[in-house]
Amino acid sequence: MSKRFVLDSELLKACAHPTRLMILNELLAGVKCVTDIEDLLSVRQANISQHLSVLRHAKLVDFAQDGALRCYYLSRPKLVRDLLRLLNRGDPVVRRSREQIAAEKKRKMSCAKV
Amino acid sequence: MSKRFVLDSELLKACAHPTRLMILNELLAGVKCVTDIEDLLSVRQANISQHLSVLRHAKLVDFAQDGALRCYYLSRPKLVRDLLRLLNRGDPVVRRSREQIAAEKKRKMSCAKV
DNA sequence: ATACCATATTCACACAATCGAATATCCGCA
DNA sequence: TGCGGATATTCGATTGTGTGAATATGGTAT
Repeated sequence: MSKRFVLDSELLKACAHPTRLMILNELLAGVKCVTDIEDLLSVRQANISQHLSVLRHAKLVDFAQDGALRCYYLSRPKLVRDLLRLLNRGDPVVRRSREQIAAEKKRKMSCAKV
Repeated sequence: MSKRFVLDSELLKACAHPTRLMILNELLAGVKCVTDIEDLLSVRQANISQHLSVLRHAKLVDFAQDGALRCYYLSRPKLVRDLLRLLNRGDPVVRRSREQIAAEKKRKMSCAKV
């Protein structure tokens, strides 16, 4: 029901594609037009355009028209920067034992946090 | 071709669903079993299980068996915490003019950063 | 106008994701 | 052993996503 998570998931969905992540990563380094990206990623032009359209709808990128070129840039550069950093932080995967869990549950209980 | 972005996009895809975001958010507050989540989110049990399975494959959650119950917890709590924070930071959407872009491009050129 | 470059859109198809319903499995207990 | 509660899996229908090919649009220069 809560609209917050719906919007958040839409943003994540827009990022959740290898090509789109690569585009965001390239734009992080600076403004680029479609052919620049095409060369950098060796992905067909039409496909780049399609992905840029997804990113645009998610308000992650925008462009400034410069003659026949469209110079794409990040609409929320800090968000993108921090997201990419987060993904590369390499957080360790922890496993917790039955006992730890039980202990934590007891603690919560005594705090009346339910 | 770079595998990094493939893996990253898989992680994001696993998060990119409202129900799954809500589950992660609940688990951030503490360990929960399936029926707990079912009650909190008013989503059917089978569906919760399906989403938990997705999150498990993405190594975002795991569980400790406690009798008939499965106590789910976050496998990478800091990652999840920071991701949810990031999404709620409310980064402003900036628009940049043709002139700004042109100026930036010129700067890059002179720095030979291409 | 025309020709050319850069970019976007449409279409068609394959493939993946979502969800409910039904069913299966696992566990503790009588 | 059999029952009941908790959780998982399978199946089928629907919907959504990704992509190439073809085509369209918009700009610039001649």
